[in-house]
Amino acid sequence: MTDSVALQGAIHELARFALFQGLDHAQIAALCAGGEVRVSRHRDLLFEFGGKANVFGVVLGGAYKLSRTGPSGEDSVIHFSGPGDILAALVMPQPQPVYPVSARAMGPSRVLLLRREVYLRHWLPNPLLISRVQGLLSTRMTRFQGMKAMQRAPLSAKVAAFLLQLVAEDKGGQSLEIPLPLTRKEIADALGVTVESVIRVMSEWAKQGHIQSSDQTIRILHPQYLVE
Amino acid sequence: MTDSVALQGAIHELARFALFQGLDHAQIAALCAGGEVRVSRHRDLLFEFGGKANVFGVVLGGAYKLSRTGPSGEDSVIHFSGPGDILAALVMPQPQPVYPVSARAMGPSRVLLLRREVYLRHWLPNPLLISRVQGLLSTRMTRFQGMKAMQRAPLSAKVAAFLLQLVAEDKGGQSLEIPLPLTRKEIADALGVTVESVIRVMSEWAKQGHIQSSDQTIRILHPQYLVE
DNA sequence: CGCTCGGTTGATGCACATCAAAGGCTGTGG
DNA sequence: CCACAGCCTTTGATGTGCATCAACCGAGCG
Repeated sequence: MTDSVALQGAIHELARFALFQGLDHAQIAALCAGGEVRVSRHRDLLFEFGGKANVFGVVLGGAYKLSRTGPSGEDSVIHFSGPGDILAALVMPQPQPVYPVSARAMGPSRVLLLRREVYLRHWLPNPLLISRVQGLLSTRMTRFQGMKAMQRAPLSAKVAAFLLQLVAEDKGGQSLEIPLPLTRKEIADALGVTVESVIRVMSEWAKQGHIQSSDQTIRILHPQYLVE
Repeated sequence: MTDSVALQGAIHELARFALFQGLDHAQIAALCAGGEVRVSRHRDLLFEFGGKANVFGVVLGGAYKLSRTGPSGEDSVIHFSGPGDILAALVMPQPQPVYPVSARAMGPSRVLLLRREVYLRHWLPNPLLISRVQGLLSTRMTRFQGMKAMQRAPLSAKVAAFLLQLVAEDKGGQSLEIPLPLTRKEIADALGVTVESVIRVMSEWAKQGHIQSSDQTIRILHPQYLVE
């Protein structure tokens, strides 16, 4: 009996995620063999760019920020991973995998860490699961490409597109809320611009009542005209 | 006997790619069931962003440019796919897949097109093949992230990093050659900048003897100091 | 021979970076 | 309880890298 209580609980949580829909608890348990639940505090490092990738992860709660540090010191955010998202799965099949990004917790978070062999032995041979994994990667990649297509657009359009992307999953009626404790700096790092520029754009919108901030950001109007 | 002669030939070509290493011809033939070899001329459209994704592809020869058109008209290049690369595989598992980019031939090119069901029925259940597919996606994603990390760097560094990335697979000694018929405009679109800016940077290097162009680009010195 | 396409160069201007300074908030240790 | 150190946010002044606009040239091509 090596399974911890935390792992048992995690299996029940996993069953709620789209990733594991259609799999029964026995199957999920097999996919989590040897798993360990890691609890992170704000800004804790989960793994580091270039480090030997022995484990991959499934986010249980909170969020993790995936980033790389550029040549001029400051770092650029690649992706924000919330509950149900997978981390570092793509590099697992490689013979000597290293993490392609650094992962850091944003606020208190929890992640289920699984050994590389589990991916090779149990995840890869499961077509249903793999199609779900590729689905997650596909949306991540599509989002990436969407931002790249906006590179030439003015900054305000980039910020608008970025914020709308984050609330895209929540459909909701009028007032949308971003499910992450985002700072202006993180938005800036995600867009490859400076904090000051982001602040100038956003505080202008706040003045006009388009958005409202109080540790979270709530959108009030639908300035999708900004995207166009 | 529905297999065309072209398909039979394509199977032998595929066997050379890293994607299919370790698979025998019978297995490869099964993975290519119902495949069709498509021959493209320069700038021919293979598939279009947003179109219904019934087929995916494996590039046999030449190259294809994957791009999206931004909000302000002009388009941004996401990726260049050479021989052995796969196209649109990631979206195949989705219920109603659409192409996430447009694909256009760069010079005369050939691609093996396969139906979506073949991916679902034969590719997904093959762990070895899937791990190779994820490897290709992983390098594509890593390259993407590398460019994103350089967003804040000066233009010259971006161009240098981009060119070095393209020759990264060819190891070679001193003078490296880019295996694509790249125009300055395509470089500019890939970097999200204007043609003129790219030209100013590159013709400066040409003057200093760092590079040499004649429909292809050949690197002579190693300005990796530019990356730093 | 007119056409399009790729490359090149120069002049001008703007959007954003950079630098500087200050205030609020949180946690931490004396 | 206070002092201090980070972190986040904000605002203003100044500068600059690159976009934009406008030409021109050479080569391939029907």
